Amino acid sequence: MTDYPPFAVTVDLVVLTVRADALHLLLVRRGIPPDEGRWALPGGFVGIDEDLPDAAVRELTEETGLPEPAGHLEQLGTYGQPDRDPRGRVVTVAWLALLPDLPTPVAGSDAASAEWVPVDRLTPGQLAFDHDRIVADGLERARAKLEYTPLASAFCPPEFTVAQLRAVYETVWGTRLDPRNFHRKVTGTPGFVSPAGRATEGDRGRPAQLFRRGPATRLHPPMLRPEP
Amino acid sequence: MTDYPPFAVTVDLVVLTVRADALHLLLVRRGIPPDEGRWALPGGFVGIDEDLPDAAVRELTEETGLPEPAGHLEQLGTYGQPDRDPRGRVVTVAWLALLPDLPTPVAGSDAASAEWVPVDRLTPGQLAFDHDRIVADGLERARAKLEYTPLASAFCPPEFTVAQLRAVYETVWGTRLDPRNFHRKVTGTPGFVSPAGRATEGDRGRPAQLFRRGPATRLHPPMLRPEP
DNA sequence: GTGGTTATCGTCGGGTGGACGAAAAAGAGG
DNA sequence: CCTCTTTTTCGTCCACCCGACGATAACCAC
Repeated sequence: MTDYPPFAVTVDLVVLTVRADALHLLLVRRGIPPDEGRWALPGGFVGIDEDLPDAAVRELTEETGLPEPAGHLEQLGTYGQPDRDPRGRVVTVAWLALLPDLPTPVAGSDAASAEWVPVDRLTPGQLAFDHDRIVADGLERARAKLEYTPLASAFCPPEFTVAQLRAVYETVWGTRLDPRNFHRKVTGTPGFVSPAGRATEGDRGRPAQLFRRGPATRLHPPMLRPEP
Repeated sequence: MTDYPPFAVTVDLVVLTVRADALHLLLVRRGIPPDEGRWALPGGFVGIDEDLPDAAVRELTEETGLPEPAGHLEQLGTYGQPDRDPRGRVVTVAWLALLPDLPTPVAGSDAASAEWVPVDRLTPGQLAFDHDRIVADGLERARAKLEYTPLASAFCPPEFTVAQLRAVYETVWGTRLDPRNFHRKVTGTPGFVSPAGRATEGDRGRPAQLFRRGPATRLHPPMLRPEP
């Protein structure tokens, strides 16, 4: 092994959630050089005996203070341009996490602070390293996956209403969907959601049925994004 | 950098093509330990100043003898279990390549031989390292991408007929498609294919119009896989 | 009760896709 | 030249899905 080029390997996390009818991204303000003080994705180095998914989960819980989530975590892609990190040759494995709305995370070890930032507040060049592109790829992946997978429920608590699910689609896609057609589509797609048997109480309007995530892993037919 | 765990980074390639009405995978027989003599994916170490896509293209041309392809190359995923390589901590970035049918590749530098193997001839445990899983992920990615992207044309030469394109779908999906409905769907989806103006000669049956890849990057609506 | 709000069910029409018929355009063989 | 076969391409029919929208149900505030 000593004759092969040595790399450093990190994990970086694109953590998305829906709060207050806006899509939010979890960012940390870097507490150490390089790019000290700038916003960046939460992440860190992978241990020499650590599996990649374990490293992603560890960084998610450790650096952001979030508990082990009931959401969704998948590999997004790997970024390794030779000059992407001034410290040397660092290859980062990016992960995409979709989480239900949770309390504001606390600051972790080497992050000065961690905050939810609305994604439409982001401007190009604002993030450290090549994190702009990683975020753009993560957003596109999330928007595309809502079409043909039931992953929108990953943004919701364990029990949710059809209206909450619809709000997820409307927020992530930035469009408006007809409540009646959406209700028909969701309840008519086998395995998308399964009834919890209970209903909401205390809200305005007619109480809504509660649902849990269904067993389906893909949507047939897919939920097509409207094209204006 | 010296205080961060040192990794080796490799690229591995899942190269698929359609020949003789069967989906084929490009494999090399390893010429050096570990797993000497076993089948494996083509690939190799990434240079310390080399970008990841460059390394993938280099391995594809260098180790397999294939010319710079007109097909499609995309990142598949990164695999880094601590014990996946007995030489030490090796993280591999896997790539998926879809190529038109080409002559049998010649053996390259550290590969004893390179051959096209029909994917339905593969048995679990046949490949070195964790390449079984990488191949499974690549096949699933390819099958899914045919649904909502025009990538089936990556398996075809620059000019192709609707029937050739249909054969790609039938081979990759393992299903039969109605020629008339397929023709209507392909020619009716904007940007999927654009007419080349010429037609085939000398084959059996009525000559077929030749097409080139269209400008579309996604299919709207998608080409849905029939459900048995 | 009255009005407002939200959830859920129905209805209608255009468009899409699957199942198939039929015509067009070539070669093969007499 | 004529017929048969093969393959491509165009058309038709019909069920189903989806977008647009009306109508009803079931709660809260007052």
